[in-house]
Amino acid sequence: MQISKNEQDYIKSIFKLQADGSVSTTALSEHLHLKAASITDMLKKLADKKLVSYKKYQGVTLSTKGEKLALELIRKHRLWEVFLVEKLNYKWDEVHAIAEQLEHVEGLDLINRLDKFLGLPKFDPHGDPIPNEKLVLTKQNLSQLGKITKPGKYQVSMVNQDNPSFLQYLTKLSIKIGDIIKLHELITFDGSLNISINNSTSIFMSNTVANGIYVYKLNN
Amino acid sequence: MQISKNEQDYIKSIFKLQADGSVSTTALSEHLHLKAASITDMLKKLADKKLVSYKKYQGVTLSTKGEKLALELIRKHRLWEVFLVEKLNYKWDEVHAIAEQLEHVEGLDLINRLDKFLGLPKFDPHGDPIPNEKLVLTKQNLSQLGKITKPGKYQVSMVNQDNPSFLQYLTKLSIKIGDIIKLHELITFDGSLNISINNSTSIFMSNTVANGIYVYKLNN
DNA sequence: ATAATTTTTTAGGTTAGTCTAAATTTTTAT
DNA sequence: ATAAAAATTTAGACTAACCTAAAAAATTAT
Ligand SMILES: [Mn+2]
Ligand SMILES: [Mn+2]
Ligand SMILES: [Mn+2]
Ligand SMILES: [Mn+2]
Repeated sequence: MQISKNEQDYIKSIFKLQADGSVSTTALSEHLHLKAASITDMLKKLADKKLVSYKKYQGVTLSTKGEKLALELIRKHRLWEVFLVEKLNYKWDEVHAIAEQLEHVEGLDLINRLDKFLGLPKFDPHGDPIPNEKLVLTKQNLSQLGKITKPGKYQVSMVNQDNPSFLQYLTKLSIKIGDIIKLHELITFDGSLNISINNSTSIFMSNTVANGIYVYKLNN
Repeated sequence: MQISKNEQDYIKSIFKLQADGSVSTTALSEHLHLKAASITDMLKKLADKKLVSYKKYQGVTLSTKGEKLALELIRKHRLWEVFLVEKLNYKWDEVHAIAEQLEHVEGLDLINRLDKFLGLPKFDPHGDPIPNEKLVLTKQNLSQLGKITKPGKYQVSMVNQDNPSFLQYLTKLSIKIGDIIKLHELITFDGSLNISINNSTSIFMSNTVANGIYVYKLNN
């Protein structure tokens, strides 16, 4: 049974939204920028194809088959992003739309060959982990910088990639994956922060921006 | 105005078939494996979009705009084929179907970056010339090995890539682009040939196979 | 120059994927 | 426990891209 590009994008969206429990029609409607009626139509088709379990008015969950497909697509998307940045010298804010197309390209063994060619990378340019050939996705235990409560040293491990202009702003601040952030002061009033990056001069950061940065706590 | 993947494939087919004069509905129908009625439908749409000039019962020709699009697609197809062979180690008989998908991927500057990454190759893995960034396609003056009338030395410059099993057969004979073929004898009865490749022991080749090999005559 | 054949177009239908507007169900507030 | 609001589904329409069968035009053969 062949699964269309559009069906594939629905599956990816359900995967992304299903953090806890089932995904609502409205959530999908917003995420895919489609009307709710279109979502309902498609959910019926995906259920027919056994990719999701769906009951009227109850939202939707991925089946095992659907989850496997989602992981394949995420693997493809992230590996192509690595290719675009590492080999074609794109910036991290330019690759998403292209990877969104490349992830749908089919070919025997294509993605595993690409993986090897890239040196079996573990993370994509935004710090997201790449499922391995067996589709195992290793989740990291990260915190949003904006939610952190005590000063200290943290490593930038992942950033929110939904908004290119957010990524461009991080570039302007010269914040990259792997950088060490020292959190000096926390303004409780509005959640804004005073930080320094890789020991350079300290800067101010709004809570909104800080919430798009995921960090790992360093011991010292 | 956006041009769909299917419209793009029609444009490529018209380009390939329009060697001399206009292309007939039947020719396109056979090339695309679609019914003639479907071709007629699409030709109207392509004419609306000014990609072709089309008059009922008169066949179709590419407009300047259509020709430019065709060359872009051919450039993309051939560069992706180079990528698959050179970087991902595919064999020349495995790349066509994947490139057929990759050629439709859109991205600002994507194909020129790929071109640079590959070292601005002049030919694809089958010996077909690649249009340059300005879309100039340099045609070579080649002959089909099966049509040659006198013995002599020839260089394999291009091969017919439509049939993967033909390419596999060439691999079995260890014939590659750039090889030197010495044509020893021509059997006029059935057009078959007696040749040797790169000075190794001579082999027999049918006229059918020889016609899939395009060669350049060497002076001596 | 007619008739037969081939090519091409038209007419009408199907499926995938979307939409708007209306109806229905579920959830929330009084 | 009702009523109001929100979420969801249904109904009906549209476009892209294909199909089959029939009609029309062009070409070829007698
Ligand atoms: Mn996609
Ligand atoms: Mn990413
Ligand atoms: Mn194609
Ligand atoms: Mn080729």
